[in-house]
Amino acid sequence: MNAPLKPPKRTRIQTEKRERILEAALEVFSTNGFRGSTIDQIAEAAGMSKPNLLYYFRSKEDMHQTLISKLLDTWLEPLRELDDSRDPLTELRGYIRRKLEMARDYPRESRLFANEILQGAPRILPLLEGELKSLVDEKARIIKNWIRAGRIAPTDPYHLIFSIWATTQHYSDFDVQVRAVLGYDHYGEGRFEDAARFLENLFLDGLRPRG
Amino acid sequence: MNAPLKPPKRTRIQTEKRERILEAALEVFSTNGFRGSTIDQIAEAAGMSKPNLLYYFRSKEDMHQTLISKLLDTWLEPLRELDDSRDPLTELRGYIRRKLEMARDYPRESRLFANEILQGAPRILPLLEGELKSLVDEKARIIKNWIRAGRIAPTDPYHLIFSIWATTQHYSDFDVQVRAVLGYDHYGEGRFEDAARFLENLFLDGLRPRG
DNA sequence: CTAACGTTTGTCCATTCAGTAAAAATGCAC
DNA sequence: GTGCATTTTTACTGAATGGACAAACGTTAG
Repeated sequence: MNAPLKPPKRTRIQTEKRERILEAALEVFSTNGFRGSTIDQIAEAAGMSKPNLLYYFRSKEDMHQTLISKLLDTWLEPLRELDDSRDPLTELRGYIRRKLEMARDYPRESRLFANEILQGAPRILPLLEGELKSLVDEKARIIKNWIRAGRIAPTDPYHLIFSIWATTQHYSDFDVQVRAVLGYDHYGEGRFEDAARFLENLFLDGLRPRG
Repeated sequence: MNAPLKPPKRTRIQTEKRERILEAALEVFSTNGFRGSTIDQIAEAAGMSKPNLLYYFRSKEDMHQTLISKLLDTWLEPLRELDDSRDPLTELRGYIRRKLEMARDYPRESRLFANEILQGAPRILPLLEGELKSLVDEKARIIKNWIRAGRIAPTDPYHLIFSIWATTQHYSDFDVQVRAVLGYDHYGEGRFEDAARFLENLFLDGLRPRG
């Protein structure tokens, strides 16, 4: 089941070069979007000439496709870890934290993904309807069971997941806006801890003062 | 204080045509991003020739700039309405609902904005650092007062506002993903009501079961 | 009618950009 | 080394696109 199609059989050099190119492509695509990026930019960022780059990747599309495919797997990992058998609130808190850590550690991936969805997900709609939907369905079932058992408050599991995605990815996708509003002085290393504390609080207890 | 600079002194026809162009430009820019859109596309959508369009707008930049400027005002209106003097929870619930309604009624504007921020806000960073920051600072002060008075639970007002932005705009910006995950059968007219109910619940009470 | 003005169109140009072709250089097995 | 495969460079093509411009068209005031 592991990589069922074409074992590309690459030399060490090819693997390394492809890696370097993808790294550069991620940088460029995530800041300029697909149409806003040029092969020349990517080539420059990867430290090689455009035709040389095109020796390793057939086309611009090809690079983008490769990036997106690799991305989705990493992206869903935190959700996959959501575990039936442990304490619900701890599990959800853990999920939020892992997702926020991804936003912190992989902001370029997040923006690449956001760009793709914003444009209507032309290249990954099938993946969203298939793999993504299945996973979310599965985890939603888990959450529903928690609710039925009275272990978390009744709520819509799908929208819950959406809101976790939205709030955490906001810190990578809208980073510029966050920084502008918080002001560049207050915006040190502690900001992700602040966000984490806030989100944990919000999702667990909400705004209404607890009796 | 109304339109302090250059009264453009336009004929009725000019106003109408410019309106028609901006409408078309919004449609095109919001689906393809700035670089992904061509003047020809916009001209076609507006039902006129490219040179004709360029008679009304100096350049592609010009159209984009005009759209973005108009946008921010509308965009901040819901937050402006947040009122010191009324019940905090009602006020915040009202803000969430208004913001969600904007996401429903102006998805193209939302995506245009998201695109701009994603690319690093090259054209509106000053506005974010100025107008936006001031407004948020002002409203954050109100929220802090509510907290001090014990009328809402202690939390970070800035991150609270961010999370309201994130969750509501998610339904316009990531609409494709939301639809793909919910499945197209369950995805009828009621979805915005579902989202509204969920968010209200989340922000007010969180997930922990109330005693 | 006609001069003046605002509007529209057809045509053109320069640039950018994805992708190709083929030669040149490099590495590598023997 | 010699011959073969891989990699890199130089030079180019063709399409897309933003924008310029002048001529043509229409409308209206006198």
